[in-house]
Amino acid sequence: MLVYAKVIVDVPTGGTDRPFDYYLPEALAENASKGMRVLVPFGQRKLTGFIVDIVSETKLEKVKSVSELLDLTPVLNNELLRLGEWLATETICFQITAFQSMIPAAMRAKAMKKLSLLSKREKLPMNVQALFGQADEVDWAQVPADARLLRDIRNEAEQGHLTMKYALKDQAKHRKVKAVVIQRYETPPATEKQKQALLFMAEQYGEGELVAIQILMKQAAISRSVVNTLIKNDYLQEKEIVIDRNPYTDAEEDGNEEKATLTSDQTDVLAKVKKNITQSQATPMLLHGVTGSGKTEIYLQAIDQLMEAGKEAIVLVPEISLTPQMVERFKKRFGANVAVLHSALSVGERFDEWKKIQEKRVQVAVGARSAVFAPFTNLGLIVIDEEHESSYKQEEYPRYHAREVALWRSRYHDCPVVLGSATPSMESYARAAKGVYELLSLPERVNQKPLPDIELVDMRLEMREGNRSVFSTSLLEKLRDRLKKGEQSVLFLNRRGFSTFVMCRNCGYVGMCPHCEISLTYHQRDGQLKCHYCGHEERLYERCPSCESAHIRYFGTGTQRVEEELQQLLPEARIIRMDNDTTRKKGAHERLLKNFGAGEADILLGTQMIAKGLDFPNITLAGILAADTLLHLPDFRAQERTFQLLTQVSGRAGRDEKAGEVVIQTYNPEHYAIQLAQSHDYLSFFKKELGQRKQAGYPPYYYLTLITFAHPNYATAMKAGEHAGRVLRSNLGEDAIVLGPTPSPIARIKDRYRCQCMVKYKDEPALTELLRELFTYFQKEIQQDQRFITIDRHPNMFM
DNA sequence: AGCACGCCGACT
DNA sequence: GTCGGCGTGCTC
Repeated sequence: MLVYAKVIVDVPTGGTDRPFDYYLPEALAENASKGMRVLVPFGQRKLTGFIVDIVSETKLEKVKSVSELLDLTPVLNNELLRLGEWLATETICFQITAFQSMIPAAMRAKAMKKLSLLSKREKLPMNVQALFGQADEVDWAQVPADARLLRDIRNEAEQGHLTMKYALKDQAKHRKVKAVVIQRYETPPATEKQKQALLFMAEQYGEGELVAIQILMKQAAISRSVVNTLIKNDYLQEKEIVIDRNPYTDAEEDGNEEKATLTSDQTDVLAKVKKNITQSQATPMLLHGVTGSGKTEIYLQAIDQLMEAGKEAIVLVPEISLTPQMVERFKKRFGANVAVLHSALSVGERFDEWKKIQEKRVQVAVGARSAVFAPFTNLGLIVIDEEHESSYKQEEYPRYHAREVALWRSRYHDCPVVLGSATPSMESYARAAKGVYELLSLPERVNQKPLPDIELVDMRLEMREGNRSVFSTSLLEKLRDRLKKGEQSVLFLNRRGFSTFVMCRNCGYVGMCPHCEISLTYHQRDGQLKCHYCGHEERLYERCPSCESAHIRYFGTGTQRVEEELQQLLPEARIIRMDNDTTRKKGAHERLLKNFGAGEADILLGTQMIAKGLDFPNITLAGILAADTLLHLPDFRAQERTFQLLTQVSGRAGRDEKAGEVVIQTYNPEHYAIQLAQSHDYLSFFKKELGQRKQAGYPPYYYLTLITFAHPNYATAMKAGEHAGRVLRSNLGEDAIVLGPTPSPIARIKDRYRCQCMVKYKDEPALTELLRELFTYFQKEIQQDQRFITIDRHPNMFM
């Protein structure tokens, strides 16, 4: 008899990062299985947890019982349980953290404590009575931590007047709507309207069929009060039904879109992908195709075929290119057979989409990073589009890279992975060059059009000629030309390295965050200075806090300021600005793009978010206002990122019949990343950059691991770093290089000093275990995201 | 993480 | 003498 459940409880600390044994009462044992969430007693509390195993015996003398099963079917199947284990091991995090990140937020239920009244409230002391007011239950989190009150509560509980109840935190799950069903229709109702409504119900839906009231009202053109009367007089019965939220109501879901005719290059590539799918080869393939070469069409057709064979597919897309356009394309092709998962959806919407996958109502999942955990059981293909994108790496625990998870799942399912990009990451292209990945390429655009001409504008010369504007003469002239012809332009401004800080022109004082080693950013919208790391805010001072001069100036170029300048230079231009400010509201991103697509504006000005995915035929000019901003960041990937970005933005122009043109403004026109982007020469860039990486000892020649220590006391952080450095140096092989500890680039965040060690290595099988030991050793305070030690394997960011 | 247990300083 | 500070250690 299998009567004991091994449970990982929802306590993310070192001491509890292992299974705990619980007895499964008979009533539960029958329905319990691995991967289900449960409610269990743990110390004085009740917690949620995951059953990771069910066994017949336990070594413990006394065990507590599982209180409740929270699922009817497991939320984590066997594959995902194993994947979670692997994830925790590889990324050095807790099991529970790995599991939680694999399921939708709506299912990450926390047990909530509620204080509940058992006897007449008059019997209670006044302070406790005041706490309850008119209610019978009080949320424990709302109870103030007043010693006297807490003592009184405990007293009353001992006397049986109060008790603690555990409820699951109310999470938006299924969406329920009111619906009606015919109850009787022999005796005709009183009014004409009611007769009409009932007749409509009977004819359209018949007996026993539930119809949402909203829908009935619309279809039968009757008001709510008619329905209410019918319900009141027992003609109709009111019930609740569960429906899917449909976040993409605009998308047509006909699922009949014609397949595009493929070029011969595309046909070849598709054949290779199909071959690996049908032969169940867990081969990673790198699809290197220039912008506009029709990579998506290949994914679509490959998926078409595997769906017929009853298999399933995951398509990962970077968050910012998961635009309605992109989603619509999949919906048009596969109709209701697609689930879409991304962060703009509400918690409830995501849950619905996830449920579609789990219940096998769809065969395709399209989504951002976390969609790689889609609970399919018969995967035939995983696609990672724009595989070089840094957003595939999660920047919090578990710090996984979706590419590595995809490769793990591909080996589990014996299915191929396709990594697609116009500018593959150095790591991936190097693997393809070595034959670890199968290299596929699409060197030409589908429309046979050449890639757009790119003009480099040397901003130093502009400056020398007296042009102090953000816009070069040439770019401005081209913008005017497009305006005249009624064609559209996109302008790209990279905000990174461009934060608008405030400086006193008299004494040079710069507003800094009092808690972080970083300058404050000026937000024009509300006139506040804000810290981007800890959220600290203060009002913009009228006089310099240091010298009391009134000569305060904002430096840097925000999109707002560029917009203002552009509007002055081109008063007749209709401009749409897209940045964090204008797209914060739900659906705003969508709406702005739609307006631009409909020709309601001439110029689209934006940040990162416009670099990809937009595919409008009338765009004939793309401008990059400052190509160098990325180039000089203290990051070994700066050149790679610059090349990628320039190539992506250039790809926005001339995707249709009209030829496209690109202007890149730069202070470093001779830099190889910029030169080679101009000549559309990925391969030369790859070779040149590879040499640089080899020389400096960076990926793909070395793997990296970054260990950060953060503590209110600088010396404590440094001491920990030194200890870690010693341990690593004495335990790793000769090839490994351990750097540091050195103060982190941002030396203080939220009043905690930060220092870091960097490990560069080639082959260190023991490193994972060593890191785990360090992690456990330094496992101290964790408050929110503030941990003493943070280990980031294969880091993307070094701040 | 919580929560209890436990061992020292300042109050009814 | 007690209350209550928060260091330590455990939770099946």
